[in-house]
Amino acid sequence: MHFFWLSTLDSKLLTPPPMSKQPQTAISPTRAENFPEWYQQVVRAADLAENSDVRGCMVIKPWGYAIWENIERRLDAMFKATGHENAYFPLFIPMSFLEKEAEHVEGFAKECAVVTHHRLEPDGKGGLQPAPSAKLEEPLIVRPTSETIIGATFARWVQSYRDLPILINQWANVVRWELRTRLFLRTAEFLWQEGHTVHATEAEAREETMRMLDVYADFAENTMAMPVIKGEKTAGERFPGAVSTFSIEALMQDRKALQAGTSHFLGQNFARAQNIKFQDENGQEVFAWTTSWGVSTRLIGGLVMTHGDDDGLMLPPKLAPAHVVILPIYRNDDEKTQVLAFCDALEKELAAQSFAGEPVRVRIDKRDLRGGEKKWQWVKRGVPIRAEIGPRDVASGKVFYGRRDSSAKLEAPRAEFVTNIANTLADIQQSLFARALEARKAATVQINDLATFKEFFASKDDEDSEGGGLAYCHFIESPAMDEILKSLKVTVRCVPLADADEPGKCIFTGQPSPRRGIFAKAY
RNA sequence: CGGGGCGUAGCUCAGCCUGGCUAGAGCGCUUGGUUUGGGACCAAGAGGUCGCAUGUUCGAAUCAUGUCGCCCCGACCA
Repeated sequence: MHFFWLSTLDSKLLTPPPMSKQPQTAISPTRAENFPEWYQQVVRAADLAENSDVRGCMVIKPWGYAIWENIERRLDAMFKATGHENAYFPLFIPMSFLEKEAEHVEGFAKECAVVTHHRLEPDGKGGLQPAPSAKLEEPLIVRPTSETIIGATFARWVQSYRDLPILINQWANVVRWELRTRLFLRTAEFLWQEGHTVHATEAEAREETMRMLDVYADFAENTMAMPVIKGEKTAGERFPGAVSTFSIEALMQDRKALQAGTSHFLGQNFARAQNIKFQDENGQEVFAWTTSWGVSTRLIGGLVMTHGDDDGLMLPPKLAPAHVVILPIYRNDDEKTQVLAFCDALEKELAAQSFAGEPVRVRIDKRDLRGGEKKWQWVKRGVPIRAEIGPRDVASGKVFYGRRDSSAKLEAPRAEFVTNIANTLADIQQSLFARALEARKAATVQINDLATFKEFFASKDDEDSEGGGLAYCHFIESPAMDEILKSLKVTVRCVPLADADEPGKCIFTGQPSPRRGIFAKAY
């Protein structure tokens, strides 16, 4: 008996105190406390994705996938508007295809999944094994990117200059066998789009490369509300096999940079490797010029780290699966009938409005949950506007609502709320961008000497030092620079296109440098 | 592939050092009740071959050996 009491008491005493009933923030730890952990918690709390049974691969949950669908739909429209068509190419690529472009092999060989058999058989121990008799003549690799298989196809499609340009995009999954993975930011399998184009002239291909970079920047800033810097990658950071690589770079709230999209001018490298050639107007047989460009589900990670706060995700309205969530509040059946009638009508009125060229997306959450919990679920998921409708609002014909981008509680007559909805959403979209831009400005510096550079990046990210950020510096690529950067875990992000030439001296070697590059720690 | 850690309920973990009778907690879930402009409370309940294998022992979640898997830190990456 005594023994029982003791053990019961003990287990109670040793149990950690229950979570406080009203924590300050919906997500813990906060961004300031532990940013990487905060990121993981937001991805989970916002129902975006979870780890799967397959190492390094994620399950994208409905809310997260709905965001991806919105990204896909809007980007796809932009691709179509610039003359591209969608097609689909195989998941498997013959290994020999990868071998054709030397730099390309080197870049991807280390992280390829390889298919070697086409049949399983019992292993005699109750399990299965690849059947030795079913070994493939030539192994297939699971595409890490599709330049080679698409290039081989294009080689057949192109004979005359009249066949050009070819402007193709594919939405697909790719596999890169990454060792260290993080949901959305780096997973072994991810979803993306890859554009592949073929042109008759270098100028045209270069123009295409820049056009798509502009499309990405436009999308990032105007749809994702994520400010980006367009720039060219240095030789060291270039896509394997490309002549030049351009990217859009965003700065996250922890002051680390995220490459959010890339556009490559491939020159004639892949055309040569894959024999993409055509007869020009003069009857001459010449190699074509190609480009490729892509963005991935990584953008969702960027979204989280650009706009999220300590209460969870904060979605830019243009990508939010729901613009408005209506939360009915009632105590009894009488109120329920009235409130729900009001909510249903409100839903219809809102859905008849449009925002950014699409109908306003509304959900009513009728689940039988406590109001508080229900509200917080939607806060964490980042819905731009929550309308909380109770009997008082029904009686007064008003809508009580909260904006995710501010903690303000607002109230408006129903009709006004409805007619203003597009404006409110536009305002939220704008405020998210402005805030992110402000944060980037605050974290951006110009540095002209190595000592300051080292100090800037050596400072810890924790405490109040607010270490790191984006540094604009003069540089010339060199082994000396690489070594210093490596020791600081800093990378050259790009050489911004917007900046004018400004002669100076490389802060690493003192050599003359024509313009500045941006440096940052990166994802 | 180097260095460290962990596998116990759906989730987070306690118990293991010092083996012992019916293996625990919190959260979540189900049911009933009380609440209701707010992340509620009370009660009852479902849920575990303690990663797997072998060994030591009268007896293994606990000890030993092996094995598989996962996580963290390094070298590489959208």
